[in-house]
Amino acid sequence: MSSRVPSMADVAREAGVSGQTVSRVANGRTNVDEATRERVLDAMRRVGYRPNSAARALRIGRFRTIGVIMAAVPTFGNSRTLNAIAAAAVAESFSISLMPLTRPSQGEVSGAFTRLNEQAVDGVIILIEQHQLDESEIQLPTGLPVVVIDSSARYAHPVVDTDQAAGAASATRHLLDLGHRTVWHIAGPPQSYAAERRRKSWQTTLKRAKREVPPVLTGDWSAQSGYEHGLRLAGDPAATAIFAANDQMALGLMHALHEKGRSVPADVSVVGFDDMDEAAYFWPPLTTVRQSFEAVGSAAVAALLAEIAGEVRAAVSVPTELIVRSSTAPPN
Amino acid sequence: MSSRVPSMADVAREAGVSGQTVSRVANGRTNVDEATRERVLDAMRRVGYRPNSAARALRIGRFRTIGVIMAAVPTFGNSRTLNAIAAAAVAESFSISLMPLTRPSQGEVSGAFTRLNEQAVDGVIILIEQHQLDESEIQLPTGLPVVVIDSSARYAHPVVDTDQAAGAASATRHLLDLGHRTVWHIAGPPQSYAAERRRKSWQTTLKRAKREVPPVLTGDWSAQSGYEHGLRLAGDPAATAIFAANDQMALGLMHALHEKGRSVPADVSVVGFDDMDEAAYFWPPLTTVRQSFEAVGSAAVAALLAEIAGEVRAAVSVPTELIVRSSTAPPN
DNA sequence: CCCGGCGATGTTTACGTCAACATGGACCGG
DNA sequence: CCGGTCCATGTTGACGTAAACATCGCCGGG
Repeated sequence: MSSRVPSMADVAREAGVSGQTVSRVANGRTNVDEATRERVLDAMRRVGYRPNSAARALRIGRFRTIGVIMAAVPTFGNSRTLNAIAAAAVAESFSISLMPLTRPSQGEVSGAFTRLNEQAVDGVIILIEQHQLDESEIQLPTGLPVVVIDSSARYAHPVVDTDQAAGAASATRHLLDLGHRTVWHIAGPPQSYAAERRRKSWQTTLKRAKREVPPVLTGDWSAQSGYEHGLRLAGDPAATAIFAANDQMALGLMHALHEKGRSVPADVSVVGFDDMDEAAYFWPPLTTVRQSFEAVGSAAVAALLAEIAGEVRAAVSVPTELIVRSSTAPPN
Repeated sequence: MSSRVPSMADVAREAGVSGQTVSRVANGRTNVDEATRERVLDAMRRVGYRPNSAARALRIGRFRTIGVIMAAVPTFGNSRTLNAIAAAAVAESFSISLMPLTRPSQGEVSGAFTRLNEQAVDGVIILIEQHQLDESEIQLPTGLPVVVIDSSARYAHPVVDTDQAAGAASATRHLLDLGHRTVWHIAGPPQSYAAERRRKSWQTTLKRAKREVPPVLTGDWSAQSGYEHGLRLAGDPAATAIFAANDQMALGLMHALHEKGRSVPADVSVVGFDDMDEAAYFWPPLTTVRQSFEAVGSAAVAALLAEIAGEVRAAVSVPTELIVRSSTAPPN
């Protein structure tokens, strides 16, 4: 038993044809006689042939692979987006190469860099909160197609993202429509462009409605940070409506309110953002802004493939939907 | 400006050396004169050289890439495990190629198959609940190193997993030690080997303690399923201690208990499994079994790399830790 | 009956890299 | 001062594939 993996030449010998004919069969070309094709396919099965993707990539000059640069800590949303990207890529028979960002501060070549410094992907989707990156730190090879999700717009690349502004506005307006005088906001971390846009949209919505804008409370997406702000807000009877920039912070917030004896939604209304699977089972079920990570992921892949093909695409903005459950009510 | 990407030959011409010397520099060989090395590195920078990983893979016969076969729906645990795998792989300068399983029932070549049918990875980590797979459906190429996480042990591959049995036993014993007469169990789906092992261990622990074993309630990991079983359990005053096979089901369960006016932990004690980030912020904070997805991921990579290198490794079992919070108390 | 054209198949070559072998000069011990 | 050794560097070829071009036989129109 030879230790070498079988190549086209082995199949060709087995089937009694030339290597080129094997190649044609492997690539589904039409100009092959049906009987010959069968013979070749049969030979492939017999010798256990699997095409060598490295040789193919070398010959063609394309890798049929897209890289995804991700932060090392998987947030709920990023996981789902990654999955959508993977599904969309597979549908186009592209592979996904994961490029986790290791220590961002580690000036050394590390993480995503290692792979970006070699030809191995046809394009890259950046799925990190851009502000996390020192501009000098991520040096993308020129000419490499790139699509950015959740962008700071610092880079001149196509951007695909949820319509953060519309989502935050719908949450804020929902609370105002219920009769609350104003809406407090627990924002995401300042490095996040998504957090920034939600915060600005909340602010704008309040100003348009001529309401007072309470001071911004800044969290870090974690339930922990929502909890901490909640402990303070519980002491302020004026805070009757709170919009948390994601569901996890809303969870921590509600936890603090319960602890302090403030009832949700009787005393305080809470709205989240994301609509994670668990949100409907929080206590009480959370009113939140649903965003479609699936749509973002597949739009990003579509935009990247278009860019690889040399086309130009406009930025994509994916709509949100307000899901009203039981954590919001008119003030008493 | 030529549209071709620069190759070693271009660098060699620029630096006035042979291609082989460029190769030596690129691979960090020591037997190159320091002055020459500098000259080559400089030339690389000038022409914007990036090694072609396809050509290298073709020449070497290895891809420095490991494939991860994952279910399309990202569960909380899988996401974290994937991330740990990616981090560990990058540390060994291996790439991760994601192979999402599309429709499992789709007899057609699809999803992971497409890529498994070509040489593109040096090994594979299977990160799906094995029972989901019809055995005939996943046909791994012979000779391809494989490591299985959460295995049904149907396949003869090294297995890396959390010590499910010990974790479930510690949860069950904790509840018995508090003074509960017996412990109810909301199990994961029957296709999951992890769920099966937790259920069996719960059963064994009860039998050893000579307690009555209540009928098993079977969920599907979702908060929804925990909620549904919770609605029924709330009506049974004998059910004072419940062990849910994951945190999400525990969340749904507690939600149902609240709705039915049963207090946690005064009336009913609840234990989960996983210790997801949010668990400490549930209401009440959830007592649960923490498992280290990070340890599982890095152990899987280590085992796979060993297998690729031709070594043999024993199965790895990663320990768990019981985290006691406020959802458990002695019966009243 | 011949020739043009077309479809099936074969032959040659190049993609970028690196192992193996070759070369040639410097240095060292006897 | 000579043979041997070692180190830096160069030359050749092969990895598996598919594009480009070549060949061959058949069919139909004039």
